[in-house]
Amino acid sequence: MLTEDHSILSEGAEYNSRFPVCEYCCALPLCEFSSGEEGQSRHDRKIIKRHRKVRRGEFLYRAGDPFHSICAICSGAVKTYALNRDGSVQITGFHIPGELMGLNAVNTKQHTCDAVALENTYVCEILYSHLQELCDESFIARRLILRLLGDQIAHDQTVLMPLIGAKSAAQQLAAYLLSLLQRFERRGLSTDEFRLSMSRSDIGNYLGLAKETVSRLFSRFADEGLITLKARHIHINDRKRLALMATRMPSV
Amino acid sequence: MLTEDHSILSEGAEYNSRFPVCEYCCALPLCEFSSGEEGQSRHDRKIIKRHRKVRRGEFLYRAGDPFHSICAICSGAVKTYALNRDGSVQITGFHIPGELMGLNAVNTKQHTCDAVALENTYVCEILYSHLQELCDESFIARRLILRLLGDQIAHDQTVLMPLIGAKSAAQQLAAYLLSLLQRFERRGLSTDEFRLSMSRSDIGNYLGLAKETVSRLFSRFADEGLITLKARHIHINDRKRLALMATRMPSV
DNA sequence: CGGCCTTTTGACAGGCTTCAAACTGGGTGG
DNA sequence: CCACCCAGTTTGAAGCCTGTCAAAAGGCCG
Repeated sequence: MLTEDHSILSEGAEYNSRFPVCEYCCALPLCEFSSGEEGQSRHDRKIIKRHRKVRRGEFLYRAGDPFHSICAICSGAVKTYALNRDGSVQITGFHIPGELMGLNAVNTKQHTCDAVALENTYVCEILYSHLQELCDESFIARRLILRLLGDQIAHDQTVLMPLIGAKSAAQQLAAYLLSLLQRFERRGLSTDEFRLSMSRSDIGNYLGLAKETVSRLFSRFADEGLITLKARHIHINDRKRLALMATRMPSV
Repeated sequence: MLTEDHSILSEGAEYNSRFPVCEYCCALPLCEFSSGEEGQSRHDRKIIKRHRKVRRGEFLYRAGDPFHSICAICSGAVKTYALNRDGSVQITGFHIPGELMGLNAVNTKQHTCDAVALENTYVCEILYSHLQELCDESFIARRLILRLLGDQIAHDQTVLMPLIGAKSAAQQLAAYLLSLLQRFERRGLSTDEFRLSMSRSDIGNYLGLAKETVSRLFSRFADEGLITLKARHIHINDRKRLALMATRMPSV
């Protein structure tokens, strides 16, 4: 499971030397902590394996794999999906830089879905068992991991809830775009625009819409001046109207 | 915020004396722990306020309230909802005995939604700050709370995901009923049947369907022999077919 | 530049929402 | 105890939205 080239990475301030998103990463406090920042003595445990490269189409992990670490995305994008009994795919989420993946497996000790890179992606792997042990030794580590888990619970709810109650396809897509935008902004990755790494098909599968409907809605949103699309790059022109659309029926 | 009648409740084995669901409650390990079971010395902190009664229609907490404790439901049922800007209601979840509520607020320190009892309900309140302090003192408490948070993350995902990707209303409602059934069974509350405490309206709001559609689907499911309805009591006759319906388009 | 996959756009059928009205069941007061 | 009442539920009819099928256009990579 674990490869041999785990770099210990207590290399001090290098933690944010390569990826701009590090500054806003969920795992930043852990990173700093295990790098011996903030007056802490250095821990020579392998907590974080840094900057593993995952090529477009490759798996971070697969359903059934033993869970050993949570992943923080440095750059790129990842989708997770599960297979239904009939073999059809159900996409369970998209994950962008600065976010954590795999926390839903901390108790089952087994991953419950496949995670595949939508583009060339770098991730940091945080060994959960060592993190747990650290909790026994350090007050700060305890508070960090409690906060991490609490944030994940809040994140899941805020991301998923707006999508469930949506009454029209437009409402759903608007909610989805806004949710993505907010997540990109929160991670310090540009305002008002971002790259749509996932295909129309993926979006449709995730939202329960036909890919054609997604495409049509993108065109309509663009016609109405809400967004500007260039290939897979999207610019949000009028987030207020988009927000209205996300909570109201378009015809009301 | 906290009322004065907090019972310390280190009253030993009384923890499961009143509600059958206690045996399968998420909070059972905490209950036992704070009752001094399993060879632990008793803790005279007020960790759990037991069996608070909340009448039908009353609030457990409201959006904006300071967060101080998580709630374990002993009996009854609770719905949570948020208000959109336009004043419309979005139901964010239903909660049944044995489940925890409020964990999504552990970091924000403020509740983000209203929680109202759908019927007369009893809850145990677990003071989060004291739980956190216990983590600093006890290895067992540490593992307990990590497991609690991990379970909540997994729970949120497994409950919400099947509902998002559903392509038809029937698929969505079937997924909803199965999800509820599994939750009731997991808590030791009967197999194959349970009480639908929430109205058709509530279900529709939650799933993004019109209440009429929900009602029609219930009738159709009953006609097809999938379920039997008596007022708000539902019996699942054919969970296999229901499960098929939850993952496949009905016409395929 | 060619091939392939993704995206876009069109037409049609079916499902869902809306509006409307009748019905049921649980709770209240006489 | 019973009639009443009201909220919640059921059922019907019509129109719009969205899924499906199909074909053309665009983008990406070799």
